[in-house]
Amino acid sequence: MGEKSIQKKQHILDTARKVFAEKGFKNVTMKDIVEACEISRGGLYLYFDSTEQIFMEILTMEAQETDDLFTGHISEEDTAADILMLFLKEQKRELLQKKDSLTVAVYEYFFTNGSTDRNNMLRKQFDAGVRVLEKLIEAGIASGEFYCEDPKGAAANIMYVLEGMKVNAKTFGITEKMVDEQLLYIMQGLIVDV
Amino acid sequence: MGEKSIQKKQHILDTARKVFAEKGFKNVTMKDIVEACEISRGGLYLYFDSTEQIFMEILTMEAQETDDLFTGHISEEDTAADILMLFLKEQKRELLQKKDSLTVAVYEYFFTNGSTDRNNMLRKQFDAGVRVLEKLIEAGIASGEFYCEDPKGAAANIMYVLEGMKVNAKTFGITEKMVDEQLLYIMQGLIVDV
Amino acid sequence: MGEKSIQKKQHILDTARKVFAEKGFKNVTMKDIVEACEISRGGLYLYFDSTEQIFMEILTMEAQETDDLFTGHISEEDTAADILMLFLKEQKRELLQKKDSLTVAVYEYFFTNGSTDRNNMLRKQFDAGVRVLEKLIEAGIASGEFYCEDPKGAAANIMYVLEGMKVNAKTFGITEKMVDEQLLYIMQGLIVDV
Amino acid sequence: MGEKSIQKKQHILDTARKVFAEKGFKNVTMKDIVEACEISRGGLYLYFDSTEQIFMEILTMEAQETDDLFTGHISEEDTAADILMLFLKEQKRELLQKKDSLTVAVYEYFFTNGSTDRNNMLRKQFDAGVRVLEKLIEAGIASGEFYCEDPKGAAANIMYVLEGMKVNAKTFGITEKMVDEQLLYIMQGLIVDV
DNA sequence: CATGAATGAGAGTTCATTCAT
DNA sequence: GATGAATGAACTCTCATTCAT
Repeated sequence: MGEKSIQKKQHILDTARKVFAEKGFKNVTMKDIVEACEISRGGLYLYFDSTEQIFMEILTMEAQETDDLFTGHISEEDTAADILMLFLKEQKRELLQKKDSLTVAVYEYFFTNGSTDRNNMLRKQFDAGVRVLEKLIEAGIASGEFYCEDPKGAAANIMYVLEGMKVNAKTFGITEKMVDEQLLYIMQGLIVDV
Repeated sequence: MGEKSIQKKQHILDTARKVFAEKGFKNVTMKDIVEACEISRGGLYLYFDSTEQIFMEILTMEAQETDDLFTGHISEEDTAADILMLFLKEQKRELLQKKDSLTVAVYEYFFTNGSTDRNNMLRKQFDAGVRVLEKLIEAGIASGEFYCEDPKGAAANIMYVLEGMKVNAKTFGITEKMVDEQLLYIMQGLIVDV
Repeated sequence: MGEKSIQKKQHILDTARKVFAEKGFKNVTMKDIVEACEISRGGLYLYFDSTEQIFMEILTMEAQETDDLFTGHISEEDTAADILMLFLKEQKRELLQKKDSLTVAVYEYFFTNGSTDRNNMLRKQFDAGVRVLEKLIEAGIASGEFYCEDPKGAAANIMYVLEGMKVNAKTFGITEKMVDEQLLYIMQGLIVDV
Repeated sequence: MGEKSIQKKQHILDTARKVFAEKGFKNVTMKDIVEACEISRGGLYLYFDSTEQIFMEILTMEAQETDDLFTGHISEEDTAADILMLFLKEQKRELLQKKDSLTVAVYEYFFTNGSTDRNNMLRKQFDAGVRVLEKLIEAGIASGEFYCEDPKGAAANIMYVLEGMKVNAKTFGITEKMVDEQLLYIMQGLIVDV
């Protein structure tokens, strides 16, 4: 596959991403993607065999970018509380974002295609989130910022709440106020003397 | 609609419920339901126009039953902690239940058909859950069982966590151990002197 | 399946038979049959799943009719030579028939789908032909009409020749003269004092 | 066309021959040949326009080789019976050969593309076979080896039988025993005092 | 000459929906 | 009311063929 083909493949993935973001996973057909990409019916099949395959490649791309994000914006001087706030703020942004979100598509995909083994991409991301938060909370405890008797439980609690808010956002909508209130509740549970 | 028709309609709803529990919402066709019910293709259309309509009627039935459950098993002598434990136990049971669960179908349905208005059934149930838990926590505080500075936040926290665990259970599986750990974390956050 | 459906199924089989006779097996698509039958695309699938299935049902019908033919026109007074002549005449008629012959379709089908087991329909027909001819030749020997040291070999020889002429007829054509000459050769090899 | 091109064309023909031997004629697509030859899609079209054309060129090659075979292995001292045996043995070998045989492809091709005119390659080969056998039988009669009242009929009989066995072999299988029995029957019909 | 990406026609198949009985 | 045959739209997928490079 030449340079041009790689670009075209990327173009398909980028365009398909928008389609999945708009319509979820189940409602997307190869035809939808063909039309969105403005390529020929057969052309798409040169690169991908199914919506599943396209979607998995998109998710792989996303995962890469997410990893980058996770480790990205943290400066050395930030305190644990700062970092946690940053993290929650980012999650809030994603949560309330209406457009360009793959959330629904991801859920639809994994409802049907998910497995319970360790390689499940969602599980990996969830577990990674818990680990990072646990470390962060422990760091906050060490620095005297946080008080918490069960850092792992607290970390998991945050991740479950985020997941719960995410799915609520997509099924019946969630207001910024509701998110803020819950995030505040979480922070207050951790921070000493607030 | 005669007595016989009502029975037939009920039979369709009961059978369709199994189909939705097994296949989710998006994967179910009118044909699937016709075949499961062993009625004629045209016959189904006498009662329902679409899978959406059938599903909504099933949900309405369920909601009625859920309401009964919520207010059901509580005895006057139970303490707030007892009732909370009971509630969480019931939620845990539903969470880990593999068969006969409409969870996936419900999510799939509301991803596409959900609205953000107040009439959204999921929102109603969520809000009702928060309210009940809030009352319960306040009762526990009054009785000296619980300590909590933000009963509403705590109530919402529990509901979000349950939602998060529910969706995780359906996308990558969740173990009983994970559920127990988080429920314990929640209880310990509330109960005085544990 | 009601009376009407059976008629429709029969109509499809009859029409499809013409299509196979005209185009062979491999060149026939479900679409061809749909168009020949003047039914809807989906309509055909109510009765049949594939051209293979349709073709097999046609062959089963034919086999039934062929069996009837085989045992049909023989009168008690006919001599062995008469019967053999009758049989060869019938075969000749079929051989030279251009229209309405499934020969090509049958060959094409069995080239790909034929198995070597005993249930192969062609094998059954061939073996049955050999058996009948063998009996006939033995009867002719007993009545003094025929002379033959190896009735089974002679019977097989006739069947192979017929098969050979059949395939030649379909690949490069065969003239009536050529058929007559070979049938005469065969008869002369059997008949005493001709 | 340069030396290199001729080699490439030959490579295509050789490879395509294997494909046709394996899959018959109708089941072979230009894509199949491209993939088997490991050349580019466009590359194939530089040399050939269709599977028909490729197949015809393969057949032309084969015909040349067959002619060579026919006149090849005969030594001056062989008797007519020896030569006939040799010929039948060779035919038997081809008959029972499972791999590398174009038989099915040839039949499939000529069912659709065959004409009844004198230039039909199969007819030429058949007629040539009859002529050679006729000469051979006459030579055998002259040498006192054979007895036969109708050499031409006998020759045609042999060719038809071979054709019949060939097609049977491909549609429902034929055993070596069956071939041997029929070839013995044929020889015994010719040879004096056996 | 050679490549292989791209096109688009066409076959297979499934289902929501209708309608005569 | 009830049936189930029939329709036709929509989707999947495959290839012959072309063409810019």
